Amino acid sequence: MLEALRLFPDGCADEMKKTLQKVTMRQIAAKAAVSIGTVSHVVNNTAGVREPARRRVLEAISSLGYQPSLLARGFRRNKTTIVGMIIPDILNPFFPQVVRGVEDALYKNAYRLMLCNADNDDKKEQVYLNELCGYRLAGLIVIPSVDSHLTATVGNSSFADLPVICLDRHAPGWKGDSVTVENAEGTYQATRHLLQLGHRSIAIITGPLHVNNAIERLNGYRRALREVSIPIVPEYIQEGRFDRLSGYEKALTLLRLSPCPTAIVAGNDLVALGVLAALQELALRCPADVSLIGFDDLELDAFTNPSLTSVAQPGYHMGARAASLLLDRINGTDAPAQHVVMQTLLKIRGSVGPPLATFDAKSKNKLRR
Amino acid sequence: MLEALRLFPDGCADEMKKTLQKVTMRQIAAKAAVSIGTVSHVVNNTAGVREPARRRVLEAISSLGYQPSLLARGFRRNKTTIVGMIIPDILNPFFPQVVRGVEDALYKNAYRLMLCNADNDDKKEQVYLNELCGYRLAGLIVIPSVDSHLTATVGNSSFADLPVICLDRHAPGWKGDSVTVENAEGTYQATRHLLQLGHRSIAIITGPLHVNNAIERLNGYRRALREVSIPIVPEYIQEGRFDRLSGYEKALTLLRLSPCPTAIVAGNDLVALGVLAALQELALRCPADVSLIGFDDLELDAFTNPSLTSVAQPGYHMGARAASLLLDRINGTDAPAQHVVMQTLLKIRGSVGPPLATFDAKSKNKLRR
DNA sequence: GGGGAATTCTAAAACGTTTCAAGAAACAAG
DNA sequence: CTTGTTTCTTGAAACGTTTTAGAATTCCCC
Repeated sequence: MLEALRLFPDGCADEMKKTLQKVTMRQIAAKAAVSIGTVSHVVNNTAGVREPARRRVLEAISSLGYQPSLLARGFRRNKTTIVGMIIPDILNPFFPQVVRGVEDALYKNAYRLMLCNADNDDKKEQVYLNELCGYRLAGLIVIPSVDSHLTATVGNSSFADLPVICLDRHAPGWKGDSVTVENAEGTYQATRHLLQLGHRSIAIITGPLHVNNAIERLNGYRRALREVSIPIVPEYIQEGRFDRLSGYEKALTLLRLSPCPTAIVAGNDLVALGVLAALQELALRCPADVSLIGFDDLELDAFTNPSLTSVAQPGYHMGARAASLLLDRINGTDAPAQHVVMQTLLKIRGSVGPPLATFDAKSKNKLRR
Repeated sequence: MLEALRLFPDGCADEMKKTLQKVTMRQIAAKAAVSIGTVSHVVNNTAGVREPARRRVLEAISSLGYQPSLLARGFRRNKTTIVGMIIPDILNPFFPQVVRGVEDALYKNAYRLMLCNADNDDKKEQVYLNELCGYRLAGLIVIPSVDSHLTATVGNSSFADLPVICLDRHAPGWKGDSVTVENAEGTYQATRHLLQLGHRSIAIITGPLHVNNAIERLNGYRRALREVSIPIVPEYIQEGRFDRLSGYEKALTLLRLSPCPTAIVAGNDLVALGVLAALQELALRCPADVSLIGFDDLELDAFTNPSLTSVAQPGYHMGARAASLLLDRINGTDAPAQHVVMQTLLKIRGSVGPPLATFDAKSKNKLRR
């Protein structure tokens, strides 16, 4: 207080506040009676500093409570130690798993994760992309939103040497590193499983069909049917939006068709939840009347009624892999673009069963009521 | 390419790279034949610039693809337009809702959200706290982790005038703004509901009992029992960790007691999921043998088996409210610390019913079907 | 104790922006 | 054409760090 008055004799409120302000290297240097450069060297271990000086610096730092301005540091170094991540929808429980995988790997290497939620809005994604780039990130991991302009945006010169990894989905035209999953294989296995149980009328509710994920999952479904020469019924392919509501709506559409499918492959687990809701509303039993397979293997799948058979993606590991790929790039690897594709695994639970042998008059009545 | 060669006649690889580098204000100024200050004024609208000059600047900006270095800007202004948010566990589906509430409110006001996951680790929380502060955020919203040192850390002078809002939980000793929920009232209502159904042996699995949330929820439970003069059985109070595993473990403990409780109040919905798993394992029926009420009202509650009765928290609105409180602070409001407390609402679903003991034959049959 | 080598330390420039005092230009009024 | 006033524009300082070249000190060996 006294010192404050001495420093700012006019002593107005604003000046008083200054005593509360962030302490800088300059003050540390003064207190420790060394140059500012020496302080920096102590802080960063970037040159030898003799014991007495080093001690005084460290003392000053802790007594004054100095925190370096990462803003200034990043500015000077033209590089921060932050990695940005853009995800399309934080409310989809699949993504947090992936985020954790990324975060754990980065944190271990002293990088920090800055997460942004694009809200499935390519415009917002672009805003975040540009702003993050303005902060001179160390790198960027993007799960592209539907209609992503990632490729074009990152082509801009301001992104210069910013390493970017595309995760979970391929942005259209993307040529850089990516980590994805065997989407086609996943739905192929799912569909095959249904076929083996005797289903012949299998429908699919896809994601938006300009997202590679959704396309690939549809392809897996097609391949499975083609293999056993079951013709593909166009009405059995419904394009949703990877969310619960669209799952519900498209399920209603499907279940009102005649003949009604005896099994549904959902584009992801949220869609599957929507299907469950639709089934309940129509008083159809799952799996007795309609079997259902989701995609993602969310934690909650074991708790739904019935428990949900689903194609498991290794979300956490996908994130971790993407992070390690990014770290390699940050450390200057010059290898050609890598495309990691991870395996899926069909997790069989309660929502699938053989089709009712005679799914006709009786069950149709049910639909009508 | 040609231009590059002209600019860097010695043409070594490093120099070549420079042509790919971020374009700065200096280059815009040169190209538009104005001073650097004028460019800044155009970019920030901070002084009148006559039409011809302004046009040339804007042209240069778009033709050279200029993106201001937010790092440099933040550094100079000693303030960024980023708001930090620290949450204890991104895998708990309650938090993403809150995050969305925060993000939407901030985004509308041109602030960006940087999300960090403290992993329920006070050490990690502190690291993030300090680093974020090093980036001169506009503000900070924290859902304190268990054992949070928030109050002490933010007391440090480097946090000077950084507005901080405490969300969902109170950090010990926290005197600043906060947004929380009527925790006690929530479990009070839940417990009362069970009492009204005839339950007399009601257990609770709390969160960690040094988190105010957990304490308050326990208090609500206690109050409800006290009101009807039911003695509190110490073994019926089990301290968990707000996660599924602890819910599972504590439920096993409870269900092996004798007399076994006929109803369980769970500290949150993840705990409730754990309880469901335990019930299933012990082949107990819910709600016939044991009724169950959770806390949070997660989206998935409607889909569990049975669907989960839960105390709903307005997660999204809590986030939005916290964000608007923060925006007020950022804009310099000097009002005394605000403590917003939001209402809960009991959402009744399938996991509660009257206890078996008081059933007559008829209702038992009903339950068995 | 002297000379060179090795080590420690410092001064100063640089990073890209904002901001402010003050110069230049345009404009208006006499 | 002055003069005064307003509006544009500019140059330069400043923000807090890192980094580099070189000055200062210490060390070592003769």
